[in-house]
Amino acid sequence: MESIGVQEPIDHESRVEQGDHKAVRLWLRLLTCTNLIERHLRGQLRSEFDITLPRFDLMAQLARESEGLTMGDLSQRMMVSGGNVSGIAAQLESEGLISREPVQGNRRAFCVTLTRAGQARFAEMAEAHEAWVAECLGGLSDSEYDHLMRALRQIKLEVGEVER
Amino acid sequence: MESIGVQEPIDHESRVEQGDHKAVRLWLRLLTCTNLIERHLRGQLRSEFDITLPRFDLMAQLARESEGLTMGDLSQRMMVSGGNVSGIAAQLESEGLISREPVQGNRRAFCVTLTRAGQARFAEMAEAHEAWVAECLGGLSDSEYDHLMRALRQIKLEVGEVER
DNA sequence: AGCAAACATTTTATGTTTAAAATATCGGCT
DNA sequence: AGCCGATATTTTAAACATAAAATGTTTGCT
Repeated sequence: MESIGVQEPIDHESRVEQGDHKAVRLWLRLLTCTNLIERHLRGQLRSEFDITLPRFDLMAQLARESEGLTMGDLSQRMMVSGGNVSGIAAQLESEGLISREPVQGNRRAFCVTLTRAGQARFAEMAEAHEAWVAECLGGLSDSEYDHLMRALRQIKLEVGEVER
Repeated sequence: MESIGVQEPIDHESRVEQGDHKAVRLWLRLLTCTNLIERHLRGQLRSEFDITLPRFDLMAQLARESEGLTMGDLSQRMMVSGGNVSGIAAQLESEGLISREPVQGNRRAFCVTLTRAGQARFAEMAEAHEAWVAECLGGLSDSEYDHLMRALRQIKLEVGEVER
């Protein structure tokens, strides 16, 4: 017996069966799309810039806030745990891309900013990143784009309701 | 200084600035939605059934194939590495939820199936899982649902193109 | 038969991610 | 001043994930 089941390329949502309900089918398709794009971006970042997605994401947050952000801010915005931010920031700091300085008036917190080298590095990466995303999502018409944005906003709100 | 930057709840896409282009904004919103739902499901599975999402996912694959699947099939369908499947399957096996039996005619492969206990356990979980997903995504109208499914399919195809 | 290439899986080393515990600081209250 | 609950961060332990090497099996070729 070679293999049990089908042998074509397979992903989360193409295995769904009749019995599954609409919401689950939509969820699996959403998950597949996001995973595919994330995987693509992750691979490009590694091969072109030798950086991981989380590190890029952390730098992207800082690039938007020239005043800097605390570790807690970063954790919130990146939607990952604080311990995770600790590790990622430690690496970026050792590479000289970010700096963590004490905040005067609050000795618990650090103010994290991009170093000059970090700013320059991020500028390069951001340009390439935007092009990669456009490759994946640029084929949608304006109306499809608007529709998607609206639907996803609604979903986001609904999940927010459920969580509380 | 309490916190640098704003203090409302924040996620990937609400921090996007004017300068960012459409595709990036859509990507961040997509990512946010998927992360929120995934996080919700992960938390529910842990608190209600004391199981992780990868383990649930593996069981879900098996539930769809009563004949069983090989380790390689599982790796393909779950879109994760073979080594990863080995670890997850080892845990589920030790909990008695799946069994791995040799395939007659091919001594390299294993045929992995849900045990009777695994089937019963999965049935419970699947029902709850579907309800959780419906809570998150059930608020869409039929036309919104169709539109989303279509748009996501197109995106999936486009990413596939880019990858090759 | 004998050998090489492909296959199916596991092991190993490394790194990511989370939840929870630990550490340290802050702020308000008595 | 002293204490307590909240805040900010780091550390720890366990689960997850990947790539690459190792193991054993199969298949096809000569």
